[in-house]
Amino acid sequence: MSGTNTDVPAPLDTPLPSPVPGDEHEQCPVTDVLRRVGDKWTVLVVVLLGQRPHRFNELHRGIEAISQRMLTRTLRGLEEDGLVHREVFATVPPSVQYSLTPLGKSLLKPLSGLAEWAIEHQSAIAESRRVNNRPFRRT
Amino acid sequence: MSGTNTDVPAPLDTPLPSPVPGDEHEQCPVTDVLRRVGDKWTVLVVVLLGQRPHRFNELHRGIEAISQRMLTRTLRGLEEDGLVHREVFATVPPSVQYSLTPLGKSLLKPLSGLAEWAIEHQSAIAESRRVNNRPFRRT
DNA sequence: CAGGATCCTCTCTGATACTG
DNA sequence: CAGTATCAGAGAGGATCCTG
Repeated sequence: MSGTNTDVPAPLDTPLPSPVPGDEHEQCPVTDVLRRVGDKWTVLVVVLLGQRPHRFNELHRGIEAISQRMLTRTLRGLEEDGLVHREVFATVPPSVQYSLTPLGKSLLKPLSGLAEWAIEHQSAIAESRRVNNRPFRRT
Repeated sequence: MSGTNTDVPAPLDTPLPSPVPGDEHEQCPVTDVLRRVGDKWTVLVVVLLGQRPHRFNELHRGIEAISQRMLTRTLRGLEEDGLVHREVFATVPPSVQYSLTPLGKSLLKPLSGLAEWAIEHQSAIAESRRVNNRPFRRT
């Protein structure tokens, strides 16, 4: 930890290769996670499943604007990464329950850190956008 | 994600409206931040600028695979949100220095939380993907 | 040096219709 | 109920050329 900042984050403090090779960036697990949670619906689905398990249409009704297709894709992606568990009950009609795995639950903590930051600084960001979106300034 | 609420210690613990309205999801600051840092280059640029200020071509050379266009767009986006400061020196040839604002530096901490999680669980995720990507299972 | 302007491709997302 | 299949639009990202 060097510099004027008190707490420089540990993983981001490790020196990067210079230049950063293209494939190293592609394979970086941090890049990878960010691209997953950076999509439109993943975090919301994770948060809802963090409260309790949900069935498919329960999630569909619970997220007003999501399309059936995107809900399916989001859940499949999370399932493939081992963050969500999918359990099929052979009832009639069939029912499928989605829940967070322990791995998925563990993601809630760092996610909440980012959420806190976003909420804390949202007004500063909004103000900055407002100021910068003034092409007609007379200096 | 009701980020508009005032005192929220653990944002992800607060109950969500059910159903979550479409526009509330769009305006959610958490969604907003995630979509910014979820793009291809933003985090890497933030981390590099977190080490020290950089000039434009210095960043360009420092990130092997980035195109000039995307570097510009990434920096503009960060600048608009007030995370990056852009300073022009009227030399010949001109030089432009990019650096993190205090707001930008404050993002490094929650980002590092997510980075730690990603690094810690990357093998579990990779293994899960490996297992799930077997379309030809005979049970 | 630090971009802007164009053009092009590919992915993400949504809408709609159909099914075991 | 819990999806799959197909089509279409919007935007991200890249390549190339040009300029103050």
